[in-house]
This record gives sequence, structure tokens and C-alpha cells, in this order.
Amino acid sequence: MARLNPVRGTHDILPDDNRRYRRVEETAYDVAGLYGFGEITTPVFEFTEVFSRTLGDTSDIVTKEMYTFEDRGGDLITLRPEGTAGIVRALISNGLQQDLPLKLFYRGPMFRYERPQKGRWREFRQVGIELLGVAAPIADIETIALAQQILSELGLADKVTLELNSLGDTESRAAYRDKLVAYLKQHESKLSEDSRMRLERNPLRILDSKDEGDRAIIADAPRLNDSLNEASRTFFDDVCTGLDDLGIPYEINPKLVRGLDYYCHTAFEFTTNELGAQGTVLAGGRYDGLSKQMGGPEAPGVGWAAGVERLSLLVDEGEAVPGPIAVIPMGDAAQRFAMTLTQKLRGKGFSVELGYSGNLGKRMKRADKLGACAAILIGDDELNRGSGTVRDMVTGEQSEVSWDAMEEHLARYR
RNA sequence: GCGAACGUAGCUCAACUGGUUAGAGCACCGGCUUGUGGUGCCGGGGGUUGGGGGUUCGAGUCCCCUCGUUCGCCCCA
Repeated sequence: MARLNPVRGTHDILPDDNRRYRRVEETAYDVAGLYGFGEITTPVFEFTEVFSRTLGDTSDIVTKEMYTFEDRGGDLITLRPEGTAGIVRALISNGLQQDLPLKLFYRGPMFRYERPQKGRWREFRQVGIELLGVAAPIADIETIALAQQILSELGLADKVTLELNSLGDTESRAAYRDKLVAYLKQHESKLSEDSRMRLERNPLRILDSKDEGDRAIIADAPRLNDSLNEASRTFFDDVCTGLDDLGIPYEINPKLVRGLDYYCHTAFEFTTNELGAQGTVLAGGRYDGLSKQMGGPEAPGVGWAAGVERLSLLVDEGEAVPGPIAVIPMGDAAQRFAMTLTQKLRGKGFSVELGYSGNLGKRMKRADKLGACAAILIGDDELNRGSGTVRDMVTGEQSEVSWDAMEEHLARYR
């Protein structure tokens, strides 16, 4: 066992994994493009307050999960634990309010100091989108539809469920919070220890408790839905109707609550039961007050983020990439010629492998291992003849092909 | 941060109740084959059994600590 290990919760992404991650990211990027989303890249770290101010003082992310350090200039810096806060900061920094509505896609690493588990890392990758500047439910609908399309293009339509809820506007949420706390206080002694803590910090979360005793109490608790005011009610109905119109299936989950302070109205998660405790694969919601809260302009927003590692655990291998063409020289003269030929073919867009050493047998073996579709053999005979021996690695058929005709002959392997 | 299980070769796993030199398959390298890959046969390199301490005549095996992984809780992508 090697002593030199990566830091806990981080991992090296080898070429095979990267291929799968890229498939997830590229699919998300491509589909987002169909909806008119452009890619934004913000720094991987920000001033700590960008996150601490926006995520909520009581959220777990802020209280125990941030990678925070002081840089040499004495500034407090945090590796971003999520993408939204940085993007809204970018909106403000760049005066982008005049370009609203904005449709932004992002991807990249996020950092949270958590206990690693399957599908949960300390450094992990997300893809996400934010739609800023649209207060109407159509934004929520479009955002969810985009998520749905990405997931189904990844072949996950049957593996995930869309859960949906409304947190209501600030007024509704505050009213509900009061009602809920009043109810729970009556049963405080019977609540689990965790939930008693949550009663102070984030009572809504108690709705989602897995403790059996808690669940019994929650069963009779006032429902969030009943506390929605007229406007919130209508908003949520419009979102649901829109999803119905598009034929996007969902389940309303009245207990779905988001952990971060800035969410309001629509909250949603795509979940799977194939990843153990890490069932959430893509999650998001509306955050109308965030920009203002950060000292920026009024800019309602809705968006989501998805875990690339989690998604790629669900995604199939994907179609095999066509193998390269192997150029196999024998002898010094052939070696030099082969280098030139290889470069020429690469210049024409072929994927070409030129082995580094070994005799014919070795090189053939290596070409086979690489999954080469064809091999071009070059020895003294070929050099004299002015043509290469092209062997089809699947059929084993060989043919003489003049250098001039090589590109055309190889076209079949593209 | 809390609870539990597990850690033997690059990978997947063996090694009876503690007992000689820790094995196998796959993978890797070489040979049969210096102008021909896949199959086959032969051979080879690889391990301070995660690390440290302890018990014992003797520890991969038992005990303690530590690190790591996995599962659950918390929370989340």
C-alpha cells in the first residue's frame, strides 16, 4: 500500500473516470445550450463573506463544512461550497443587471468538509444553471424542464424521481415557521435530540427527520401547503400546471425543504434510490431575495446544481470510442518515415498511435490492446514499394495502399 | 462531528481453532514467434499483510492506538 494518498475526500480522476465525467458535463452543457444558457466560470475561491452572508448563519455548510483560510494578505478566503453565491456575486461585480434576464451554466469543483461516503466527496464536481431576472413561474418550469432533458439524455429518466414543493414567499414561510414551532414546542420532550437542536436553528428541517419518534409527531404537524398565501399558492399551481403541460412527471413532497436560507417558492430535487444515503442527484429552487441580500439589485433567480460524480455513478459506460490507427515501423528508415506519416495523418484528423519501441510482434500486441482499428506496417519493402501494408485489426485483411491513397483508404475507420 | 464494519500484490480474493519461506486468478513484463495482434503453452517481476505499539516460544490471524475505506446518522450534489 502506498503511503502517499490523496487528501481524504479527494480523488484522482483517471482517464476512464474522466471520460464518464465529461460525458455528464458535456451533455449538461450541450442541452443547456439548447435553452440558451451560456457558460460562466467564476473563481474557485471567494471572500468568505460571499458564502457566510448568503447561505445562512445556521446552515451546516457555513457552520461546519467550509474550507476557509487566511491568505497572505490577511483576507479570509473560502473554497466555494456551492455555485450560486459566487454567480450572484459575479452579477453584482460585473454590473450584469442591465443584461437581465441572464441564463448561466457552470461547472467545476466545489469543496465541503464532510465525512466522505459513496457519492460524497470533499472535493466534488457540479454542473448547474442559474436563470436570473425572471420572477414568473415560467422560469421555474423551464429550469426544471432543462434538468429533466439532461437527465433523460443521460439515460436516467427511469432511475430518478422529481420531487417538488413550495416554500412560499417570505411572508408565507415566516407564518408557517411560527405555526410549526408552536406545534412542535408542545411535543418538544418527545423529539429526538437532533430535532430539538433544529427547533432553534432550522425548524423546517424537522419535517424531513428520519427518526421514527419525530415522524409520528410530524404526521400531525401543520402543513406548509396550508400556510401558503394566495400569491404563493397561485405561483406553485402555475409551476405544477406548466410541468403537466410539458408531460414532466413529478411528486409533490410537502416535506422537501432546502437547507440554505436563500430559497423561496419552488424547491425541487431529482432523487434516486440507487446511491444509498446520497439519493439526491440534482437539486435546486428559487432564490428571489439573494441578490438584494448581497447588496445587489433586485434580481429574482431560480437554478439548480447536480453532482457530477453521483450522476456518473448512474450513467452507463457510453459508446466505445473508435480505436486509433497504429503505425508500425520496422527499422530505422521506417521509423523516421513513420513519424512523418503519423503527423500527417493526425493533421488530417485521424487518431494515430505510433508505438515507442519493440519489434513487430510487440507493437502489434500493443496496438491490439489499444483497440486499434487498423495498423499500417512499414518496413524496407514498403519504403521501396512506395506503399504501406494496411491491416484491418478486426478482419485481419491486409492490403497494399500507396501513400497517396492512404488518407482515402483510411476514411472508413473514421 | 457521532455509531458500526472492514483494511493481505496494480485489481478481485485465499491462508483450518495464532504455527515453517503469505498463495491464486486477472493485469503487467519476457519467451515460444527478430514481417504480424487476439487463443494457447512456458517463465518472470511484484507484499515490511495500511502504520505503530502490545500479548505470545511464535501474530496476516488476538488486544490497544492511529490512518484509510465503506455503510448509517447529521447534512447534502
